[in-house]
Amino acid sequence: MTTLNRTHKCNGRSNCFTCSLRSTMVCADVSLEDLLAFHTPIDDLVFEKDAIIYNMTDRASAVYCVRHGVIKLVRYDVSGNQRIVRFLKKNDVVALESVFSEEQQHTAIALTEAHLCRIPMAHFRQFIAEHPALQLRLLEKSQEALRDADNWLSELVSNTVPAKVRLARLLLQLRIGESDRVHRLSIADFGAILGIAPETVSRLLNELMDGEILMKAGRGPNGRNYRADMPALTLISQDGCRARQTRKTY
Amino acid sequence: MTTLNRTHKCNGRSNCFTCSLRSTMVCADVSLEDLLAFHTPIDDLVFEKDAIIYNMTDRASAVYCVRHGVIKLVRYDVSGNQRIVRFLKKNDVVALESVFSEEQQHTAIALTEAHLCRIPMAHFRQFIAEHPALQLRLLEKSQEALRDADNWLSELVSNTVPAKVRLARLLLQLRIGESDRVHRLSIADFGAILGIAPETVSRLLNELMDGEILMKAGRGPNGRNYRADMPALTLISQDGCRARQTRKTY
DNA sequence: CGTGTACTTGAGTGGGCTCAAGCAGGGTGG
DNA sequence: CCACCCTGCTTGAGCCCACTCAAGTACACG
Repeated sequence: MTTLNRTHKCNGRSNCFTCSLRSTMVCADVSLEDLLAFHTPIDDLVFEKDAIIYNMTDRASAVYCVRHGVIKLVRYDVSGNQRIVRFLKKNDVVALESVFSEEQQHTAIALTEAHLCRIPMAHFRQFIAEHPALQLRLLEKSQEALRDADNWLSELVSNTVPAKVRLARLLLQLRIGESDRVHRLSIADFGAILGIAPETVSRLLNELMDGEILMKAGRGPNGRNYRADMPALTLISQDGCRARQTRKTY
Repeated sequence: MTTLNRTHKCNGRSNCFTCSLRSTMVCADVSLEDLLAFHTPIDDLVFEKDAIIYNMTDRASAVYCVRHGVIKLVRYDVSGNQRIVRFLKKNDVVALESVFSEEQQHTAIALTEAHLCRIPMAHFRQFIAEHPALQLRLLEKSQEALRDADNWLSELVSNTVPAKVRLARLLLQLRIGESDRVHRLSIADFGAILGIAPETVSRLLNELMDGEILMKAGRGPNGRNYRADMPALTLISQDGCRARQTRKTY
């Protein structure tokens, strides 16, 4: 088998002093003096696309901050199917649950090349114990994740809503900024999010492309993407009507 | 005029001194002196079954602690279908997200008679600001909710898993303690959780009852319930027979 | 005893699944 | 440069689970 997805390298220690995210990041409330005094061995890791950051079966040993790229959190059900539970991007905290539990809830995999700061668990616990303001920030992050999860649940995976509508909603969520660009995941990933077979995803995407609502656009700054007709997508995403509207093209 | 689902009454001010939950509750880290000094107007509310605690469209104004009963958090999709997102029970905190956002994420409805302590938002904010230990506890609660949501997502709503298996999993989650009793929700609620039509739920439940895996048991201490053959249910819940042939086994 | 709500049951349909084969593109090595 | 694979995507055929619509039954409650 090919290189077992364990492809990551260590850029050495993170330089918190020059980190452009320090003011917006989790650690915003930690002073530089504290950081220095702490002498924390924070590693700066680079994971390439599809690399596994940690596995569900591993014992929790660290918390990660995303500095660049996109991460997916997945679970495998008894029959081995992958299910994507959430995305994490710049400024998000990965594996926060391991502060309270030894067991990891998910497997984390890089969707694009990703840069992470790794903070060993013991240090992280001491960190938050000594910096109350950090706790509130983490609580906010956690609530944010919870809101995402609820959205995901109620909008994306309801089988009561036709797959095409859900796909449109997902594409809207994958929009890059305010542009007409949308992240182009793999067919399998789309399926793992929506809980539908990859073949169905392929058919639906092609249907959208036939209607010129979606067009393949080359590789952008962050991976492959689509160019989309946002108004049209929005229209489809709101289609809650149960009346059949099979646009048969003769 | 009929009281439109707004059926709740106020038992007056909560008496935190005699509250049996004080040591395990959110406020465990708040001293009695603080509580007294704070002079917080914490109302003690009783909601009857099916009463709406707050609505998604309401502006967030308070946080609630569940002292007794079970609450469901629901969302309505564009076509008006109800979707149950999570349950909350004794010791859980309701509407915590409104600490950070004015908008409510869900509508909260009592599934059984429920007793809640209502803490006005402004007071709650001050509360957590003054009690750092409380923040950590809330963070833990939040992470717990997140774990529940992830479980829900990956085990209960995957349309890739047959409805019968998902129903069995749900029934196992509704188990009362370590007994052979299981909470008996309404057919519609089962459907709103699993994302399937109520007719299908009815058929599946009857199928289980024909196989004597499930039996209607009268009203228990907390509402209607079933008596279930737990080993048999467990067996069904692990049924991965729909696994795909081409799927590479991890 | 009627009326409403919750649940049951049947018939027919269709969306999305499975299985299977074909295609397209990007490496890699000769 | 082509031949080869390998992986990801496409496309078709047939099937089945769960849906919809619709009518019937059980039970609670005034």
